[in-house]
Amino acid sequence: MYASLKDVAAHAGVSFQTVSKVLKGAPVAVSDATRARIHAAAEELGYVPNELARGLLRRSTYSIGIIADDLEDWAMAQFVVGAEQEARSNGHAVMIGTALGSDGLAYLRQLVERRVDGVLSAAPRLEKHAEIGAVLRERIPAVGLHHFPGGGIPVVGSSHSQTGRQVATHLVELGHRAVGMVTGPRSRRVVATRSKGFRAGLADGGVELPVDRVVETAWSAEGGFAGASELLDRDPAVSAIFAHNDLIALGVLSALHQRGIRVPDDCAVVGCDDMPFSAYLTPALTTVRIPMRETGQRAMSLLLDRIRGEEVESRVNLPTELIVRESTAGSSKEKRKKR
Amino acid sequence: MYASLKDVAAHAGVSFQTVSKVLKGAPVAVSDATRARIHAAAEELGYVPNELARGLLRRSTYSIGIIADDLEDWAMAQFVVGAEQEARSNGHAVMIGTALGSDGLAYLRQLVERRVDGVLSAAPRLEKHAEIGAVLRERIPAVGLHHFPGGGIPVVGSSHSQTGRQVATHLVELGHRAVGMVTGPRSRRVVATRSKGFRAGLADGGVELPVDRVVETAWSAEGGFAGASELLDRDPAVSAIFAHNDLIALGVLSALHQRGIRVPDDCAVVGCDDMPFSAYLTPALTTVRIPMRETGQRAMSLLLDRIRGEEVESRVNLPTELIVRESTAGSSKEKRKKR
DNA sequence: CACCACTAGGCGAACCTTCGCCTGGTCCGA
DNA sequence: TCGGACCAGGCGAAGGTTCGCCTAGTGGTG
Repeated sequence: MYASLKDVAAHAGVSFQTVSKVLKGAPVAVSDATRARIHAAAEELGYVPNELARGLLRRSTYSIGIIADDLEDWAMAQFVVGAEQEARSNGHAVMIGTALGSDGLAYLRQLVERRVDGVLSAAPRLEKHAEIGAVLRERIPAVGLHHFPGGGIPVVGSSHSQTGRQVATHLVELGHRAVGMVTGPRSRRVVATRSKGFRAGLADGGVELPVDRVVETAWSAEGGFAGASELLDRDPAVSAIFAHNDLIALGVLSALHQRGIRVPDDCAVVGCDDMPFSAYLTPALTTVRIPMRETGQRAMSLLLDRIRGEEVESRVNLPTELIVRESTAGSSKEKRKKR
Repeated sequence: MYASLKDVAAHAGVSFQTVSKVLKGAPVAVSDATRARIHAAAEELGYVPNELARGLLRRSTYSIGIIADDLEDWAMAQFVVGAEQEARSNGHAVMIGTALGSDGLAYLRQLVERRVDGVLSAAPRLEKHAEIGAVLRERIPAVGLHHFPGGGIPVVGSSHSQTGRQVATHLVELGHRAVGMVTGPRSRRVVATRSKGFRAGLADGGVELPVDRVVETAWSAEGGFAGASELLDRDPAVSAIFAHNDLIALGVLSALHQRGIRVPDDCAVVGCDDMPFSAYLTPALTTVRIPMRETGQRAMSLLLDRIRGEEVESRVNLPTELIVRESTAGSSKEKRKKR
């Protein structure tokens, strides 16, 4: 099917080693005529080098494995795109697999069998998976978007507690005191950290967050709707709700609307992630921008450094930014500010 | 770094060929004691077979390349996830790359160098790229989510004209006559086809769609906002707007709200794709569900069939489904129906 | 005329597997 | 005691590259 160096060599009447050298431009003494013949033969046969054979010899494949757990999540997709682009601009190919739970180990094994040079983990669902953590720590250079049990794997991301704090400070400044929160699944570390930061930020402003004003739900609009409904059943008087991402926030807005609670006049809402639609919700959503694309890029770049044997930081934090829009607009008189 | 068969063999005191046979469970006559020694040695050295060497010999890598052009687009991500899962449950690994425009050819070359068994294209941006089409047609088994110039590559997807028709029929039934449309980039084939179907469906109901009630924009909420604004400037009397996807529809809703036009009372809105937030917009969005995940799965399954040398259909169509929600609710009296 | 340097390539080995075929020893029966 | 059958593995080649080192021929120089 594919022409090999030997085929090209036979066509050009030289040895395949010579073809190899000529085609990759090595400094080898070959007459111009032969050189031309070789190139012509390669062209004619449609020769494409075989990276498998190269990799075998070189003992490095110039490829990176990415473990994702939910490409449908916009934030994750951003991360992956950033990482993939960084890898490819450095000549590395990328293998991506979605590891849903326990098959993560099987996928990881596949990556090792294919001898990827390194692994990037964008799968928070695996953050409790000790076995995967061990493999990544001991057998192969890795970088994560999240921690693994036992540590030892550099993490690139943003400070979730900082994020929580930013939101809390904003709400405190607006004078809110009856504050609620709709979180993602509590088993996720980001949820715990973000909550903690939020709580601490509120405390700094003298505001308390009782546990019954915190509801846990899934990372979805549906979850946000259900979560906010429950929160409002428990305490109809909340004047501000922090949703752990924009999709949840969207559901929260929907629940509030259904009950005739006006945003921001009766209740303010803050999301997280600054998803591409958030500026166009009604009302436009106040949120925290987390630079996921850049995070992916940095993570990959760190991983490539590690593969090259350089010393790298064990933790990189990228700053997040609070983006204030209508859903918390203090006076509710401000007009829509785009993005 | 990695232990090879030879290392294991040395450790167990047998030839590496014997190790190979034992470890992969080939029917070879080996005493139980030796067998145990080999397994122990493999375990101790952490032996993991080298797929590169296998692939070299086998002349097939059990891997598929996916060309994507926008993983941040939810629909594409769905497709990719479906495809990836199907591939992996068939023992194939997946390499994913984002080809933004002209580097598509470079990426494709990378895939060929790595000797992927086939290529799946989920990059509508490349649908005019004749060179890539030619490579995919002649050199390597491929399947696409979209056409390529010159054809010859099986396509799996949904009928876009059918989608347009479904929406048109719905609007006609509701009695709308002043209908507008906000489309994605006209250069995209899906846009042309969907528009054509929509126009035809309207015509069947005796409704015309003048060109000045069609606005072209980007696949984003921002685009939808701008597009709807322009549409309303041109003709404030439109009573229904078909947006080419839900993100655009979201922008359209925003623009309508800004002008104080009530939905659905004053103007109905229909989107497309049934994105996960659409049921929770205010009002909940009527849309067309396109089974992208299933499409990805079918596309991959078709590709795998092709790789096995089976004859496959050149076109697979998966049905779409109109999902009626509040944004077109006829009487506007109906209550929210979830999903 | 002998020696050297240079030109134009060739050779062998190594990377890790797989696979078909071969071999040396043991045991059994006639 | 000889021949055959079976047990327990070994051997060689192949797949496509790369890389260091080797060599046959030619022309020049002292």
